[in-house]
Amino acid sequence: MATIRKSARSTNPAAERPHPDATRRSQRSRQAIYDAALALVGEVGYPKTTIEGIAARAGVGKQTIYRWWSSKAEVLLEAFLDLGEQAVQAQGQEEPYAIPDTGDIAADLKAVLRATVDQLYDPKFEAPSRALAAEGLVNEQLGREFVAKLLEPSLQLHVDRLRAAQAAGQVRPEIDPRIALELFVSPLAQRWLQHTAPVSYAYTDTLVDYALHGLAPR
Amino acid sequence: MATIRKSARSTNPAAERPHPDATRRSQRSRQAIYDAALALVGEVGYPKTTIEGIAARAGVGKQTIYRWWSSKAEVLLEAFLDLGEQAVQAQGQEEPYAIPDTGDIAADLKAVLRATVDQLYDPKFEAPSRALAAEGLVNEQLGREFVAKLLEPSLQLHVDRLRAAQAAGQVRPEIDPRIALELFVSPLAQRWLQHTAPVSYAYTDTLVDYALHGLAPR
Amino acid sequence: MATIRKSARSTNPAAERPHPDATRRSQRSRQAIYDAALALVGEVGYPKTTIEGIAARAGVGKQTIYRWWSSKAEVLLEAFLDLGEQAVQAQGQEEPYAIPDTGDIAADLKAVLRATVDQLYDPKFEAPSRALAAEGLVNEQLGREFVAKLLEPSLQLHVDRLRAAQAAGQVRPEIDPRIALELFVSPLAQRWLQHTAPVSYAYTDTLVDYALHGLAPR
Amino acid sequence: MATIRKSARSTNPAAERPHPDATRRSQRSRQAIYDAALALVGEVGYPKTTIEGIAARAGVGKQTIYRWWSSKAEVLLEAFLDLGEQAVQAQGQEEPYAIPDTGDIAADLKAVLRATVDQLYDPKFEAPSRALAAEGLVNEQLGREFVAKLLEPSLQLHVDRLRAAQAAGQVRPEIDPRIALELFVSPLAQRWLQHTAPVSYAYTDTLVDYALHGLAPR
DNA sequence: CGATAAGCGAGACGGTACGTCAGGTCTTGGA
DNA sequence: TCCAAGACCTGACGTACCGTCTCGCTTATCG
Repeated sequence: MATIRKSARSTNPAAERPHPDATRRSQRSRQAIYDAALALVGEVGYPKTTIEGIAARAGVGKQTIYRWWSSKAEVLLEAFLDLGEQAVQAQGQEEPYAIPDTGDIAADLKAVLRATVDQLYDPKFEAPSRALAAEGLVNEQLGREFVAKLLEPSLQLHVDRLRAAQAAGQVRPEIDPRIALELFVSPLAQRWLQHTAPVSYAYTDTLVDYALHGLAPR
Repeated sequence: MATIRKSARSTNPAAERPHPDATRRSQRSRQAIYDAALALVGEVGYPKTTIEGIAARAGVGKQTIYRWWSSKAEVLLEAFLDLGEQAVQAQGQEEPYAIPDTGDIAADLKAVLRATVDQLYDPKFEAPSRALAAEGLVNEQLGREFVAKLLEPSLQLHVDRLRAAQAAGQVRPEIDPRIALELFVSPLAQRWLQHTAPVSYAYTDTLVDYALHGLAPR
Repeated sequence: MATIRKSARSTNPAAERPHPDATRRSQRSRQAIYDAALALVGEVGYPKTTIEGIAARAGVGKQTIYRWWSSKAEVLLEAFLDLGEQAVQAQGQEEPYAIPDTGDIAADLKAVLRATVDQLYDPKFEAPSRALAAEGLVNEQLGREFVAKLLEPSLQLHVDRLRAAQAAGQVRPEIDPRIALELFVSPLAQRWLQHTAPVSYAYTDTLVDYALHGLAPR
Repeated sequence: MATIRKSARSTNPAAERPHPDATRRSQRSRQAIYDAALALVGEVGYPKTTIEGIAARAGVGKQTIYRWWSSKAEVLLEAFLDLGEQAVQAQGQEEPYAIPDTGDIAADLKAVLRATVDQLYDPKFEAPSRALAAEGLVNEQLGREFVAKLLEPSLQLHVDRLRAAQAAGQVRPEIDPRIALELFVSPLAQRWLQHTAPVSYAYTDTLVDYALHGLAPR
């Protein structure tokens, strides 16, 4: 969640959408649409962001949007993915993000969760990701895309780190890492998404401690 | 989460919305609106449910909706709360739900989570609660109402049960129950909401075990 | 053609178009739409007159136009009929137009044709009637309405006058007046509509003379 | 009107439209465009005939149309002229049409008008000529072209025949043939164009009789 | 007990955005 | 260099709902 990766998507050049000829596609327009979509979601919120508004702001015909995407949610999803890619490239980061492995699983997870918190409240990211999450709840197709392209890569890193911890004897070997990671990731996600309670570093640290050592007395 | 209660709301007779005279309110219309709203959300989905559609289906003027509610989300929220109340009354349940206390915290939590799973996939409840959750992500005011009226009461029961477990020495005394419950509630919620993975009894049982005993070797 | 009458249409109060409730209709909007339509056709021409433009100029929602008319041609037709009615009322003319009967059929027809010429080149009338005529050629349904509501009443007056002339022995009794009137009306109409040649009083006088006395030597 | 001639147009090889090099023009495309335009006007009507539709049907790029014509009306006008030429050539008719001169002006005119009626209701000709006439009413530039290229040549033949009749003493010498011909041509044109009344041989015969001998008693 | 004022059903209204169609311009790649 | 193909910006289409507003019509106190 704290991590956005180059993500599988970007390298199948043609025909993600069936009909038009992608080789003739205007990169200028595409980028302008991404920028406009992200800006509008940030400024007026997702529900008041309209395709017409995006087109106008991007200086683009509506048809150019409809040609390549089928809904504002799809536009925003791709815009957000693109934003992630650009953020990665801007840092000159050749390695895709990974969770550090200092040998101390508790410390590493706490560090990652703190970074995740920072990202969740980064104004550039908050509005779009909240909007996409919301849309995904109700629109299953988009929800799956959202999960696969945005969440999954990041979750996989947690799985990897937990497996390493198992190898190092810091996590019990019979634990399923896919489930384990949810103990600390999901609570954070829910608090942030649903405003159920404030999110602080102390909170995420506590989550990691509880998850590692359990609620029951030892 | 598995529980829906009478919930604070129902007994302040006048002026939830400022203007009209609630004593003259037509209960026939109110109920018809609730029914129509829930039916439409179930049949065509939340985004295609419209105020006009609800009014038409309920045989009601649009103004009658706008007089008492300010958005389709509010209508649906109240309709859903009403649905919960009616479900409770139908069972002749005078006591509000509570989590059983057999003395075995693990068993009790597993039972409650299994009941929660059943409710989440009950067709009457799924569409509206998913819709309300989605709307709540993006509309903070509604989100808070949603949390306070629907989630909070149920979460409080978990808190109570965890405190009892602490008194019984089954949960460490320094644990914060508000955070603790998230270890198993949030993962379930997220899997369900975001379709990230299937939800089974085995899964919720595992969550309880992991949460109680931790990931680290003991 | 020189004459616009109260015309049968205006006095069936309800349901010319099936669906909406005509009693609730906004007369303010209706008049604003008529004004806007006529103004736009005069200013930018019929093809560049759009429903959207009419709505904007009239300060009216598009739906208010689509509720009551099915095309811009219909709007313009009714607007034009209304214009005619108002022109008649403005003159305080209680009698519907009629062709004068001085006893001299030649003089009377020449007078009427001169008046017709004046009207054809009246800027308020020219653009809309030309546009409606054009639309009527290609859209048969509208064409029939146009003929029935605008042309027919005026043509009937010519028929009446010709019958009077037959009674007075100025026109041969076996002549069919419906056909006879076309000898001078149609040439005028065609010159005007198709810009085939200029139209002058001398021309219309000549038409009447040729029609009355024939081309062949007597 | 009953006659379509080789007409001035066809033999100025270059630069009717300024820009492109007409010598390199693809005759295949040109013919395909004509065919498509006429077919579409016949099948779906003039208003629903679009440049895109013509291009698609002709298997031609839109630019190929815009390169050589400035509007669908122009395309159709040329297509229609071409159709006339081809019809003439198909009959192996080296002489341009002329009105017969049997010495009996009444009979000759009646014959020509009957032929005109036949042509007006020929399905190949009706839709395009009606469409062009309509467009000409509103678009003065095109209207003049339409008149000059299509109507004028045919009208001139009537003028010639009337002059011959004058020489033969069958038409009064002081009659202006340009005006005279309108007495029978315009009524026919108007009935056909505006669907004001059915057109039959009996009707056109009557027109000729009325025009020649006048309405007044002799 | 009759007046009067509220809620109500209906739905017209001024708007905004939808998703589509076509116009006319421009670019690309193949002949 | 012309042409087919079609992406692009533009602008209008006709539709769906929004939230507001008026209409009569119950209906239920209160003067």
